Amino acid sequence: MPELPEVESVRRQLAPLVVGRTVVATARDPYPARRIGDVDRAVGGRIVSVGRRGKFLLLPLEGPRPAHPSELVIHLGMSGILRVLDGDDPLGRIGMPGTHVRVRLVLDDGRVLVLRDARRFGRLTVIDPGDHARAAPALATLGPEPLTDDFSLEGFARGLAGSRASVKARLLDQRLVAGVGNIYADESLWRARIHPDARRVGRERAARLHAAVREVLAAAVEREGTSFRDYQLVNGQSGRYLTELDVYGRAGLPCRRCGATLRASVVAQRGTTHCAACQRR
DNA sequence: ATGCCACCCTGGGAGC
DNA sequence: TGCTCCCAGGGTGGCA
Repeated sequence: MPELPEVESVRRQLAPLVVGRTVVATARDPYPARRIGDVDRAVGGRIVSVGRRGKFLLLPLEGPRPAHPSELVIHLGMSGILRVLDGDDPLGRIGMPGTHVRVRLVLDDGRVLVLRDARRFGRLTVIDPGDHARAAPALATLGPEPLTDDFSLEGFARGLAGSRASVKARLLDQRLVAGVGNIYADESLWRARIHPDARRVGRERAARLHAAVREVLAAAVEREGTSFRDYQLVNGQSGRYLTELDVYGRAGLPCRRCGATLRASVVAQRGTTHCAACQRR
């Protein structure tokens, strides 16, 4: 499940492979327009850079026509994988089954940027630069980047105090902070010793959680993300944060801090693992 | 406006 | 072995 660390790791590998390249052709599966749209508009566009906001990849394009820039927006959903393959292997047989390939962008160096997405939760579209609401409503209302100075304790604490939803729901809501998904929400709450279903988070706990989110995400970026199921890097390798996880996927195992048995539950409609002994409401 | 929940989609694991 | 059932989850839209 690609969250900020996974998407950032993909971004870092993708950039040197595609920046400066021009899209010369596209191919796509039949797909609901709300998930994959306007792919052909990328043809003739030159990729200027590979950026990221939250879990979204943003690739500004110069062109396709002079003075008509555009922007390629990609969300990996649950199972999205990006690869850059040699042109003589357009179906992606090398290191990746040809099945579930949804979109191909043929580049001017003969290689092909491929989006594979078994569960079809991903998105890929081309828009006017900055017209983010058109790509995805969530992209237009995204909160601050947690690993930058934009993510202030003041704003975070105020946002938590002004809501009666569970703290986990607030972490997953991309408007308070961008890029946190189910894995890193659970990890951050464990580190901050806060119960996922806590509904009143005061200043002191907000400060702990603010720091925990940053520490967990930074450590996961360092390990190039968590490969729990589908996620893999552009080079086909796995992220190495899996063995660092303290709670996600460890229900029934002992808490690494206090030894109590970690509990599975459902919070904010998501599978949740926490330590009932050291995470307080 | 806010919070909650069904829905989308399919591979894979559990259970029989 | 082979079948069916159910779960995983980010974002969206509809509801109270």
